[in-house]
Amino acid sequence: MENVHTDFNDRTIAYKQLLSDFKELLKKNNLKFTIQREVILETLYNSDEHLTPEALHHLIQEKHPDLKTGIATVYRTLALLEDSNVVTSLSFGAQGKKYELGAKEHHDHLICTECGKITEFVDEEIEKRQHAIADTLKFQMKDHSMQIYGVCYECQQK
Amino acid sequence: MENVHTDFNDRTIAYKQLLSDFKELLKKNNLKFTIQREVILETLYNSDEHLTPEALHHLIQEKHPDLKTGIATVYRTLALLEDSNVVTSLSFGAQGKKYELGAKEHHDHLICTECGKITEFVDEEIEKRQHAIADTLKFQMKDHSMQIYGVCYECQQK
DNA sequence: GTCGCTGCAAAGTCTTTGCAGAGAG
DNA sequence: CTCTCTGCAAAGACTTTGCAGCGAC
Repeated sequence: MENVHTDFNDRTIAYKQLLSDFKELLKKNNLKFTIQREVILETLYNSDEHLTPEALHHLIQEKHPDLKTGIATVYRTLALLEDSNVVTSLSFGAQGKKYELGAKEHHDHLICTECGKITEFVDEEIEKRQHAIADTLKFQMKDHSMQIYGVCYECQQK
Repeated sequence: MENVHTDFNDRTIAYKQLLSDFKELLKKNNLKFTIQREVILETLYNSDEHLTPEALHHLIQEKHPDLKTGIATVYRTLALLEDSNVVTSLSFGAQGKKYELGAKEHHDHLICTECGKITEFVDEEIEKRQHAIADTLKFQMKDHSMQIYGVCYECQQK
């Protein structure tokens, strides 16, 4: 494992870093740091899911009912974050676009088509092969996503 | 005896097979085999691209101007084909869903985030690892999809 | 104070649906 | 003949945009 951080408090430290990077990014582009933008970043960070704009908006309304954050702001902020490569959007086949923070450790997904459960995994061998393939095809790799669809152990029992 | 095909004339044979499978599928579900459905399947088969519903509709209108195929029929047929696992859809970047025939040999995708071009590849090693991972996690693998995002060679030149 | 930002609602896009006539089985 | 399909247009769903007031700097 090449993870040299302590697990303890890792999450908070990473968030502070992320937040300050974000502030700097805003400053560089003459953009303003607003509560809404912070809440959106924070909510993305605290979610282990890949969120649709709508789901994200809903989460924010639940946690911050005082802030009447509009869906339009969520869209606008997500577009901003995506342009800045802070988040990436992916699709899980079915429908719609889902967003996740790009800063988190990379992982792939096993998706149960019965119960919808998502299990994450990382495989070094696959990561290596992906880089090798991208190199061969002279492709400058930025990110990747992989999903394995099937039936999880629990659902097989049924 | 599965997958014992010759390479010779494989493409045509495969299309005939695909077509007859499709007819059987329709029959099983009390659905009708119409010109529109055939043309859509054929166009998908003959395209090396991943097509958006709109692009597919456009192609069909060009090749079969006599048949005034409506966009609604394209959507309806694509939904049918996707439900039946004849085609799979892929979403990427900015906006839109693209479809491709699932019956072709399995492959993964390199997606250029600049120009949207999709390049296909197959890697045995990755396929093997995926099966190994699914086995380890007692996951009954049905399908998978993998996308590598980045910048293609042409776009890097700019 | 100056601009950029926000919420709202209206306007766009893309996709789906209702319907009456056309066509496959 | 029956019942599904189709094209058309209208309706929906999801995103983006215009605007006037608000708020970060």
